[in-house]
Parts: sequence; structure tokens; C-alpha cells
Amino acid sequence: MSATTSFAQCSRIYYNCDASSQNHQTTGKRNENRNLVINRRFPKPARLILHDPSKLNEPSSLTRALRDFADSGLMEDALNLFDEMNKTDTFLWNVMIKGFTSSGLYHEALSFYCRMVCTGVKADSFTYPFVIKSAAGASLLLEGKTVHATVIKLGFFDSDVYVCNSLVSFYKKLGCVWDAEKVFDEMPERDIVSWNSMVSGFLAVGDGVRSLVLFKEMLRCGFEPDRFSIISVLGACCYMDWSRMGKEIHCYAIRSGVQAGDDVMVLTSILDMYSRYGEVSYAERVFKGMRNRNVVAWNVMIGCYARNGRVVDAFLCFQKMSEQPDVITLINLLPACEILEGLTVHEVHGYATRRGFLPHVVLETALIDMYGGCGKVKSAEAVFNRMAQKNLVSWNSMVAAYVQNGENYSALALFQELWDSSSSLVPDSTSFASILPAYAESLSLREGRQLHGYIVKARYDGSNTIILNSLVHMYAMCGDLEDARKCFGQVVFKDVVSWNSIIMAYAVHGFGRVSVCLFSDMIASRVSPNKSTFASLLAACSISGMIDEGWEHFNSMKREYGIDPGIEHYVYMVDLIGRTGNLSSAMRFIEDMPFVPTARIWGSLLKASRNHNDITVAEFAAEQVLKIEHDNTGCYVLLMNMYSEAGRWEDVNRIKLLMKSQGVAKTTSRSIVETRGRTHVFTNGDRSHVETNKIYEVLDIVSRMVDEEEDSYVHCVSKMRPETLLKRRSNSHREHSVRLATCLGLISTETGSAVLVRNNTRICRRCHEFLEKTSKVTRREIIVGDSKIFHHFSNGCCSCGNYW
DNA sequence: ATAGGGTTAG
Repeated sequence: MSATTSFAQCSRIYYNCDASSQNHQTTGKRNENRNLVINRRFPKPARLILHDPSKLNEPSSLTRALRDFADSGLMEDALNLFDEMNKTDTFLWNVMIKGFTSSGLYHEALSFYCRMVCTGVKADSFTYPFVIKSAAGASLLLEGKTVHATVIKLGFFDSDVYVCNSLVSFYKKLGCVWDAEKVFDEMPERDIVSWNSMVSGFLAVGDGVRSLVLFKEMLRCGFEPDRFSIISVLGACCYMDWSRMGKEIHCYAIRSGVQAGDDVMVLTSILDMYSRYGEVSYAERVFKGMRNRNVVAWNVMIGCYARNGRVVDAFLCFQKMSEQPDVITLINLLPACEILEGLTVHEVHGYATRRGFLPHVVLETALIDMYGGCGKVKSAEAVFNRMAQKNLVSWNSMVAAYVQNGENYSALALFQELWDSSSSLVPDSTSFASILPAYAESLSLREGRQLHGYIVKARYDGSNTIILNSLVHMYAMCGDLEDARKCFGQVVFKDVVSWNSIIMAYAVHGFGRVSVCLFSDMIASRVSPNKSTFASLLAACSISGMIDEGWEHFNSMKREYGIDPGIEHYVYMVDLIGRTGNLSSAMRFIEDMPFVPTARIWGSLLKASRNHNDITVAEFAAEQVLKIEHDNTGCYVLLMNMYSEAGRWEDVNRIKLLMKSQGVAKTTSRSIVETRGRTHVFTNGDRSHVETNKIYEVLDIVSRMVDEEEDSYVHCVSKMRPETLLKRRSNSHREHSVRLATCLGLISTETGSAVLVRNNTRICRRCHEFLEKTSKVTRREIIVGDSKIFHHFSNGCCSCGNYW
């Protein structure tokens, strides 16, 4: 018989029988309950040295001995002694129940309570807090509610502040804050504990606002916050990102002396708060001022350095640690490894193994994240596959690791496995947020839409911010700006990610003006921008050629928002400056920036030099790119195209040979167009489609309509190069994959709707021109996504303004 | 003799 059943039975007995019949019933029951208790694993029975063996017979000594046993967690000894004692004394039962409760033996505590009730011993106001705490500890909602009913029924205790406080904490622990609040509201008198419980209760369910409101109400009612109040309310401040309030509380703690010179827990909470706000120097000051530092304080300080990018300090702090590191130390240290690349993750992993910290679900999940974050997807996979236990978070992390490293099909397979769920796990909002970028990357809009359908059908909260944010991103990157906008509209609580996503969405579609307006809306709605916000905003300005605004925002980042520009912001600025054609100014900008230039920085310069036809700068930029990434295909191709346009055929051949020697192959250009239920993929000059004839017929008609002056191009080239090569190259653009896909799109999608094509490479100039004209003569909107941005061709113009 | 607290992965 389980403790639960016996509890339910006892409750029934208690309600239905009068005292005499209760006594009658218990004789058999008692032994059953005792067996149950004794059969549980207890700490090894130890002989406790009693104060004076000769006084064992005196009642008070026995009682004292029982208390000593119970307080030391020696419950078997306590039980043996208890059996010899007078069982009508409520106090002795309370000692036993308390003993079980504080040893974490919640089921035994409840069984003992049942036994007590069945024996006819009256429970008192000291009994119930333990019983209720045990019900909470064992997560027995129904049993707890039964006790609640009993307490009300008995009428003596439902106004007892201790009993009520334990009920509040019971409901809070089981996630029923509203029930907790009801008990709290109906309490005839409340003490500081009641208030503290509710403040932390609201925080636990993520309602930081209510938590803070309640805290203020508590102050209004004249309660002085104690250390527990401070700790809870600081949590709420962090959660709500209200740094001013947090600092005020810190001041209050100092003033009121709650901090009491050296309360480790309070100080650690304050330390953690500054860490989360990114105020490293404040955190350091608090940490240095601590006289006693336990392992938790060290962990928080290490985590503070690690999460705020102070990698070296994180490791130094780890070395200086005066306490033995634990699992959490390593979990906190790991984010620092991501910046230092994979090697250190391996080292921490090895250290964890040597110290015997593994297996450990959270640490393993953190390792998966870190391996995934520094491109070691195989190592992440190895950790995941060897995990003894996996929870939903582990699955989500592995899916995210695949997605981050472009292994979208592996990600999808794993997500599918999770979805089909031979495991009993159910995908949550994070699962969807992890898999959705895979659809944005390489899978189809149709499938992304399908997944959206599943999410809606599976009744995930339609206003879930995390899911909607990823949907905004997915739709935008799949080319459907309209649906991205709709999803954004559905977000009730728009967070910084929501705004960043929609700003980036309009940016990559070439509507930078809209992005800038959205940024103003964001500021107006009092959401603070972060680094990514400015990355999106600068992307918008550079893609749409908004030079002055770009500079303005770049300068305001630090000045008005205190955000230091990162390398990603410099990349967009090089793009922006490069657009003006002032390449020497772009070079100076690169020289002056506080970072070592990355391949992407030089890539931006390369793109600018291509767009302004400056071969000298292009050669320099390409050289820099190849120093860092010798296998950067795009770089070779771009340079080759520039040489060939200039008629420098020896150089074209030189690059070709170079590519061959480096083992770099030109990326095969692919264009994808989706029709009802099917995805069609085209390569250049592709003739494999079932409707090839029709497609080429359409291409022919459209080409005539747009009256493409192919000859002028061929002529200008033919003056400079041999006949033989000319033949092979001259007309190839006419059958570029993007045109084939567009033609199929024109005849297989609804008239009036836009044709959507996705390309894995940059569109060539001639195709861009072709598409502009096609949009005019066919009166259709054509949207083409290339490797970087979306081109909206409409009525002869493109949203990119002819710069890409 | 009674209730309330701090650190970790997404």
C-alpha cells in the first residue's frame, strides 16, 4: 500500500467516523503504516549518546531523546523510541512528523499524520504546517487540498497565521498562485512571512509586475522588508529588467542594515542582479566587499564575467576560487568558453569528467550549447547521444546546435523524433523557436507554413511571444514579408526580440524606411534596444542606402543607449560607407576601428569595390579575405567576374587555377520556386523539369517582351577576348536558374499574386535587369531572395535600388 | 517545537 492511498483512506475515515470508531479501526492499520515507514531507506541507525541513561525513564528525558533523534534525522531510532511512549500526547506526534518532514521523507510524514488521526489524537496548530509542507514537498495537490478542507472544517486553524502561511506556500510551490493569493486575501491577519511568500510566489510564475506591486503594498501596510523580502524583490527587479528599482533596493538594504554587514545570501542576490544588468564593476565592488564568500557567491561572480564577455576574468576568478568548485561553477564558466572557441570547451568537459561531475543533465546540456555555439556540432552530438537522461531542454539544445551549424536536415530529423515522441516529451515554445530558423535557412516556405499550422492546431498559445518571434523571422527569411508582419501584429507582449525581428525583416526586404519607423515605434513603446537592434537598424540603413541616418544611429548607439558597437555593426558601416563609392574612406574606417578586421569586414569592402568597379581595392580586399578564409568561394567568384568584365582573361584563368589548387569549387547556383504542393529546383540551363518546353517557351516570350539587348554586351566583350571562349560564355546568363524559376512561377501561381523565388547565390546584373523589366511587362510582383537580401521587383523597379 | 530565502541549461 502506498502512502498516498493510505492517506486518502485515512482522510475518509477521519471525516466519516466518530472518535470511538476511529480508535477501533486503528489497531490493524497502525502496523501497516509502521511497516511502510520502517521499510523506507533511512540513514544508518546510529546510537545517539543520550544525556543520562539513568534518567531514561523520566518522561521529559524520553521526550528530549525523541526530539534529539528526530532533529538529527535518525528517524528509525525515533520510531523505536516513539513506539514505547505514550501515544496520546500530540506533542510527540508533532516531533515525529516534523522529523520526517525535515528529512525530506514527506510520504512518511503524511502517513504518520494519518496514523495520528486514526489513533484519535487531536492535531493542533503545530501539526498542520508540517503536514502541509509535506504535501507540498511530495507534490500531492489533492492531499494538500484535503488537509486544507480539514483545517477549515475544524475551524480552529484556518485563521492561524502559521497554518495559512504554510497553505500559501503549498499552493505557490505547486504552481497554483491564484489559490495561494486567495488564501492570502482571506487571511484575517498577515505577517511578513505571508507577504514574502506571495511576493516570491508571483515571481515564480513569471509575474514580476504583481510581485513588485505586492512588495510596494506591503511597504504601504507598514511592514519593514527583511532579508527574505529583499532577496525576493531583487529577483523580481531582475526579471522585469528594472535596474533603477533594483539599485534602490540595494540602497535600502544598506540603509536599513538588512544587509547586516555580511549576509551572504542577500549580498549574493545583489551581486547576481548587477551581473544580469551587465554592471560588472558594480558586481565586482559588491563581491570584493563580501567578507564571507561561499561557493554560490564565487559561482555568481564567475557567471557574471562569463556572461558579460569578460572571458579571461572568468577563468582567473575560477582559479582564485577559495571554495571547491561544483557542477554549477562549471555551468557558469562555460559561456566564457564559447568566445575562446572549442578547445576550452573540451578542457572544461575533460575537467568535469575527471572531477566526476558527469553525467549531469544541466551540465551536459550546457556543453551541447557551447559545442554547438563554437561549431563543434559533432562533439555536441556525442554528448547528446551519450546522455543517461535527457529532458526537453537537452533536445531543444541539440536541435538548436544543428540549426546554428547549418545542419538543417539533422535538426529536422531530431525535431521530428521529438515530435513523434517515443519519449513522453512534448515540444514547447523553445522547441519551435529552435527549429523554425532551419525553415528560414533552407527549407521551404510551404513547409514552414505547415509547421505554423501544426503549432496553431496543437493549441499552443496564439500570442506566445517566443514562437511568434521565430515565425516573424521564418516568414521574412522565406520571402513572405506580409505574413511576417501579420505574426508581428499578433504578438501581444512585444519584447526586444520581436522588434529586432521585424526591423530586420523589413531591412532584408529592402524597406529600410519602414525599419527606421519601426525603430521609433519601439522606442516609443519603451522597449530598450540592444546590440541586435542596432545591427538590424544599421543593416536597414546600409541595404537601403540611408547614409546619414546610418551614421546617426551608429553614433547614437554608444552616446544615447550606452551600447558599444561590435564587429557586426562595423560590417554594416563598411557596407554603408562603401555604397557612397568613397572606398578610401571605407579603408580608413576599417583601419580606425577597434577590432581586428574579420573576413566579413573585408568582404564588405570587396562588395563595395565590385559595385564601384575598383579592381585595385577589390584585389586588396580579396587578398585579406583569403588570408583569413582561403576557401571563401564567393570571394574568388566575385574577383573572377570583375576580371572577366574588364576582359582580363589571364587573371580569370589565374583565379581558376588558384581555386583548383585550393580545392575550391564554384557554388552551383540554384533557384527554388514553390507551386501548390511542390518545390521546384533549377540550376543554370536546367532542362530536367517535366515542363521544360513550356518553361523555355515562356522564357522566350518574356525575353522578347523585355527586349533584352544581349548583343551589346557580347560585342563589348568580344573585342577583348578570343572567339572560342566567347561562345561558351556569352549567352549563359539567358538561361540562369533564377529566370527559369521565375518563368515557372509566372505560369503556375495565381495571377495577381507575387512570384517568389529563392536563390542560393547573388543574382547577376543582367538577371537583375531582366527581372526588373519582367515585373513591368508581366505586371507581376517578383520577389527574389539571394544569399543576402530580398529583391522586390515591381513595375520595372527593385526595392534594392540597384545596389546589392 | 511551527511557516518564508540565494546560484545553473532553454
